[in-house]
Amino acid sequence: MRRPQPTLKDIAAELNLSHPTVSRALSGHPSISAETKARVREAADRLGYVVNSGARMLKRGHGNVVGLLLPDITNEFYAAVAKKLSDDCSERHQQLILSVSADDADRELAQVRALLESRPTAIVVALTRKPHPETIALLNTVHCVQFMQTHPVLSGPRVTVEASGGARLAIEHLLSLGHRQIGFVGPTLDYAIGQARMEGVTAAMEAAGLAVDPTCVRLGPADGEFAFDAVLDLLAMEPRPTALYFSSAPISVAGMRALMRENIAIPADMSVVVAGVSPWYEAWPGGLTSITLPVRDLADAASRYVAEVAKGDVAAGETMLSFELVRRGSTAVNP
Amino acid sequence: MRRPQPTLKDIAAELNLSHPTVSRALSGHPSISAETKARVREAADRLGYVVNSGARMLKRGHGNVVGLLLPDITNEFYAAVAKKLSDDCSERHQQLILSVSADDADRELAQVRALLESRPTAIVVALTRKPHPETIALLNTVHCVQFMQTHPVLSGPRVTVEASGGARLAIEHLLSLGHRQIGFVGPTLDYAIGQARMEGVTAAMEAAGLAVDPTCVRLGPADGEFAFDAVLDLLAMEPRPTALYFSSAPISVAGMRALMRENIAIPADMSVVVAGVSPWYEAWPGGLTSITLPVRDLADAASRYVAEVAKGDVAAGETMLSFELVRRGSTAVNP
DNA sequence: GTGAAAGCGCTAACAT
DNA sequence: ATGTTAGCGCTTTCAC
Repeated sequence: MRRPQPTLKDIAAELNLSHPTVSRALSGHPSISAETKARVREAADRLGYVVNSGARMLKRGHGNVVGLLLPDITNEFYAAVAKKLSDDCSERHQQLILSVSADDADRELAQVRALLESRPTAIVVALTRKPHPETIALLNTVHCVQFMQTHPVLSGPRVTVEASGGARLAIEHLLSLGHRQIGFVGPTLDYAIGQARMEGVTAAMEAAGLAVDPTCVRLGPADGEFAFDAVLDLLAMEPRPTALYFSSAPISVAGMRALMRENIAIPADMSVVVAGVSPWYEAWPGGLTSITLPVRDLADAASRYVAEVAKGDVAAGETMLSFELVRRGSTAVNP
Repeated sequence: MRRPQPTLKDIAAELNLSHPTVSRALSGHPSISAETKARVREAADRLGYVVNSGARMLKRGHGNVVGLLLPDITNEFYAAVAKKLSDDCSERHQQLILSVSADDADRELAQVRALLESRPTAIVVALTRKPHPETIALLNTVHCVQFMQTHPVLSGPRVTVEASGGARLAIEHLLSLGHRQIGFVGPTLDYAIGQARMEGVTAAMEAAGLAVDPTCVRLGPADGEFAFDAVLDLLAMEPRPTALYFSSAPISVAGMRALMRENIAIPADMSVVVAGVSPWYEAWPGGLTSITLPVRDLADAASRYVAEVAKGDVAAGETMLSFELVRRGSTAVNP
């Protein structure tokens, strides 16, 4: 093992052919006799021949690779996107290179640079909140699909969600159930998406003729751990909110942990709207009412743009989808 | 945009240098004057130069890539592994190619073949239950880290878990609480890991002088959906089991859904041990007692082997870790 | 300190 | 139907 992989020349030598003939035989070129093709195929399999993608790329002028740059593969939402992209790539016989930015602009730049080394046919990127200008400049040199977050100076197709819509949906739902004092726990405003959600909350409240009570709003970093203390804090208020909206998946986990530790009955003592796509929302006793992204549709849209680029078309356009409210058992009428 | 990326020659022409000089300047070769290095660096940044990995690979004889082949990136366990590997790769300035086998041997073979095209420094692979012999033959031509599942004919380091241990842990725990009729829902036996779990169950029961009741055992495919019906089935038994052990994460979700739909009180009417690493286990009302893998340690071990290979060492050895039982509120004494 | 030349493995154009 | 040749972009001798 670990001896250098055989090359076309090795196969050619084995069969007393020239390496271009072997190349043509393996790629099914019409002007090669069926018998030669068979002999070549056999020898290739026997020697364990696998084409060298570097050499092929050099010749072709571009790689056969799709880049995917995400903030966090551990997030079930992004994992679902990676799965879809991986499936579609392997159908097109392409490779998927996965990079994780961890929501860090420096690392994002390094990853983009590294991705470009493979001359990808396309890059799908969920940008960080404040990308370096150089990151954008580099991305503008390739076919790039912007996912979730967009950047004004970056060209190419975009797949986004109507960002303030999820928050509005959640708040409207809770208002319609008669809740007036609603706690909101979400990501800090320097995330583009955090800002939009806050706007959604404000819009929904104002539409009902109500003002947002700033003491009911708790914001924190993306990992969501702050939500545990934030919820304990909200529970200690006098009077305490009758409903909560957790606006990201990690925040939802940490928030629910706090509610459970305090033995809050749901929805009797507290109505809760969570966010994200976990299969556990349906398994939860009574179910958890959730704001979910149309994961599948978003992933499909991104993948479709990638496929267009791979076919050689110029992909362009913007796909904007909407959040959905899935009503389950964690929200009830305010008594 | 989308014009061909600049090459070393382009930079060389721009500065009236030869392209080897530019190459040396960019890679910090000592015999290049500091001034030239600065000029080259500036021009490279200005033109947006990014090295062509294909050409580099051709010259070097091998790629700068790590392959990762998993059954399902959506599984939180595997996602955590991917995250760790991605982090470590980017520290070593390597790329991570993600492939998903979907537990399908044909697709696995195709993915391995595709991965080898990039001449990876190493491949981390969680094999399917019955890999094709050709898959193993191909993997034996590269440095390969076997993850979770192992294959007798495949050489190289292995990272596994003491496979029957999780099941034994779960059953022993339930037995110690006085349960005698224990339902077991797990993956079919043609998964190596399914078989080991069944053995663990049997061993634990026999150690207590009990026999496994085959009517309490339900096995099915990895996606776990069968567990919903399986649990409804178990609930209909006369007498009904007093405790359940779900031996994979997807099975746990589907199983819990069934229990919730039937309004089974946990742990009053039924003790439950789930499997996997979801953050939701701790948030669940009362908490869910779970059998968890030492995800972090497993990922670290795999990544360490990859790093050794990347450094040029011959990685070898076997790391075997143990399941852990995390006692939470879903298991109680049998009344 | 820098240039010239060769070659990695592959494919496409041209020759036989 | 098959062989010859050239060149993709890069690194690495070797020469100056």
